[in-house]
Amino acid sequence: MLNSGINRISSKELSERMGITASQIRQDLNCFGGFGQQGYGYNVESLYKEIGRILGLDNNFQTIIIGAGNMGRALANYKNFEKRGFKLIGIFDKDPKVVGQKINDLDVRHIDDLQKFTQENKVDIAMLCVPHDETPIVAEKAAACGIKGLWNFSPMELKLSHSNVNKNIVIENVHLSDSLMVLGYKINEMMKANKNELPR
Amino acid sequence: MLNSGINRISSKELSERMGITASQIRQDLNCFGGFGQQGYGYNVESLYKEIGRILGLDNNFQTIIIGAGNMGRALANYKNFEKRGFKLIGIFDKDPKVVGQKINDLDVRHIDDLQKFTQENKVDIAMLCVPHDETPIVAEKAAACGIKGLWNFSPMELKLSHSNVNKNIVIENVHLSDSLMVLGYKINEMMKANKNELPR
DNA sequence: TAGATTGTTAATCGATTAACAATC
DNA sequence: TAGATTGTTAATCGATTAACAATC
Repeated sequence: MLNSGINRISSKELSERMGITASQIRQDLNCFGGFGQQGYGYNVESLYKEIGRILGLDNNFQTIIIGAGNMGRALANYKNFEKRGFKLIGIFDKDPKVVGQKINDLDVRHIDDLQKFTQENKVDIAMLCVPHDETPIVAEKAAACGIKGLWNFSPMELKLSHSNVNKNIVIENVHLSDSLMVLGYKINEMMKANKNELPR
Repeated sequence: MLNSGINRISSKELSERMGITASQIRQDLNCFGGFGQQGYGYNVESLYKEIGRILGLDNNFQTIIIGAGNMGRALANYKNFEKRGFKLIGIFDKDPKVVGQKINDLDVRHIDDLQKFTQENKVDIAMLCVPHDETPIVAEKAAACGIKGLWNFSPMELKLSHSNVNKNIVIENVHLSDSLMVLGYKINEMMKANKNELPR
């Protein structure tokens, strides 16, 4: 809306765009503050800023990627993250053939240099893109370095060992398989509703 | 559990592993059928099969990837999908430098060959890994070819044009930025709770 | 001032949890 | 038969929606 030059919106209009009720928009926003104005609605720019503040996007989180395979590279090239306040400052891998390569102006470092790197640089978030079976070990390492958030891409619910549970660390799991299975389920439901089986 | 040789589990044990109540497990499963047995619990193998059936994993969905960039390649190398009943049978791109390359035993085809390909092969799902601005066009193309599900990786809520809305097609959006912002939010909350600001 | 739209309270709805009879 | 645990009904809780006074 900002880009389209819309500078004012009511909860009613927003509800139509978002497919939820106006009540819910007002109710939810009011959990964080009174961002609107009676008789006017919401100012798009200020609402945008407030939501950014709620999400903490003004924190400028410093992030690293661990695992420079295809997924790691894909994330490194995602332009959107920086726009949202997540700055990529390092990429790590254990493969000597990959270490030293340049990805997006960043040298791939050896995973053994992680501790030194985190001592010299503030690292908030590690994006874990290593193979399935290496994830728990790498996660423990990252936790030991004082990283505050782990973004896990391996198809497992990542949990930390007891010694690290008390450390202040947040884990967000991205379960791609789950999402794909949901798609499969919905396709099924659709086919059933249409009474034509999957033609197989 | 299957792999660990556990062949029987009660809703209580499951609830402890999953961090939800036993009531909810029984309630939810019973939406789909009575898979347990009084006094015994659930047979792990049969429960696994039943859940697979609910999700439609026995459908063996045929999938293609559109966009052979880093994300497309990452997905092509994900071993887990096949295990869950999603078979990758084609990869498409529009870049002549990429078309013809081999990824995981599959030749990258030109996007212009999509229609012909879908006529000759049953394609259920297209994974969309093309840049942001190309996604809507590619999605329309895929929809026109009779593909039943779109798995969208670009950072936008994908919607189809009116002509395709009535076509039977399901869209599942993977919003990686959203997930990352949730992680950022949680880190924030944690820091606030600990009363130490993000040290920046 | 009149109209619009918020913030907020009250009513409704749905989802989670608790309880227990049925039954393996 | 006794013990365990389900399937299912009833009670509770929380989230969504509706309504409206406050106010820009």
